[in-house]
Amino acid sequence: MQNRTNPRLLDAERLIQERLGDRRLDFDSMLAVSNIYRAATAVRRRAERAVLSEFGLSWGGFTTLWVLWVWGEMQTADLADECDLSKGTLTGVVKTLERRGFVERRQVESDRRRVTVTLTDAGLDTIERLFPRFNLYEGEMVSELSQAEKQELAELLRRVIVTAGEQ
Amino acid sequence: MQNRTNPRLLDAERLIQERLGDRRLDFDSMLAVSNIYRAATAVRRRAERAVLSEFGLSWGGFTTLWVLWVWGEMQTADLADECDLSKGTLTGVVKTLERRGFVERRQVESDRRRVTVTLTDAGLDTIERLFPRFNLYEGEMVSELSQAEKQELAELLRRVIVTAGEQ
DNA sequence: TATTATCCGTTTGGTAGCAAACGAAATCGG
DNA sequence: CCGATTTCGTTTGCTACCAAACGGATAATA
Repeated sequence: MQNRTNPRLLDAERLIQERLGDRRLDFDSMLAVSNIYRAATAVRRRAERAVLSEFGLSWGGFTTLWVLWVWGEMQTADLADECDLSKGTLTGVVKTLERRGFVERRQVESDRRRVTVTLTDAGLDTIERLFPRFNLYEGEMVSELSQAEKQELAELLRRVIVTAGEQ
Repeated sequence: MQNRTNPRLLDAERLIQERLGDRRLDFDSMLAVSNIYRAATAVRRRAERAVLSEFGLSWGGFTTLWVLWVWGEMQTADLADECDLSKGTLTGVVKTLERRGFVERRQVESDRRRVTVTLTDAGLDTIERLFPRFNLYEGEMVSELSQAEKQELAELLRRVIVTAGEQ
């Protein structure tokens, strides 16, 4: 294990191992899982500060705009699914986006229980300007990884997502 | 959608590439970053449902107990730092843990601005029973990865954490 | 020593997030 | 048809989370 990349992080990990040393624990799994969570937090926090705050968007709000941009008008349930949010949470996020003028709700005529959400012109304009910036930021976040390593990382995480997603 | 159709994660990714096809975007970085976030959400959600709910703990509450277990009594600021939470958030988390009887606050005599937090007997008992269970769960989450792959995943993420953590 | 500045943890005000309860609308069975 | 069930999105009640403001305590400086 080379200390080259981040001496501090590894030292902390080593200290933890010392503290828990005698117990029969699965350290490889522990470090993999906890680093997933730490990386996600760091990445999200930095995105919100460095890019999204300028547009008045949270991570969830951005995700929602992005999904609507890619997929077009969607029903609430599908949107929640695609954004990986509960439907209750999505109601709140859409409400915020609506207040900011980024999206609109529309009742479906054939089934009045259903509601679709769609980008407004302002929302479209925002995501079209924002996403290239966001994508640059994504590149920065993984700039220490080679292209092959990025793909390897994505693939390893894909397997975790599948496992964790199973009931 | 990918909750129910896990095997199609790659299909969804491919569809997105088609939709965004013409733009000059960095897809490798995009997939790496978005999978970090998706994996973290999945892992956290499953932990809370499968393990933590039984002990009346959120992810943040668990992390805090765990840190106190490993490091012993700590001052609030250090605890927040180690748990990767803002100090304001930590105040709330500790308040909840206090209400549940897992931790205690103590004022530092030599500097009355400061407060330390420590596990109660009940808190110690809880984390001692909980952590082995949690570690088993961690193993399940990455059970599709070989030991070398777990280490590789942890190392790749470590580099992302460092990059994202820099100001 | 008396101000001023800095450093603590907490509070505040806002968004986000979930599960579960809810009411309205559609569908199913008879 | 009509009552019961299912299926929608929303609401409710709770915890979590952040940034910024706050007020008390300590440190620095004059």
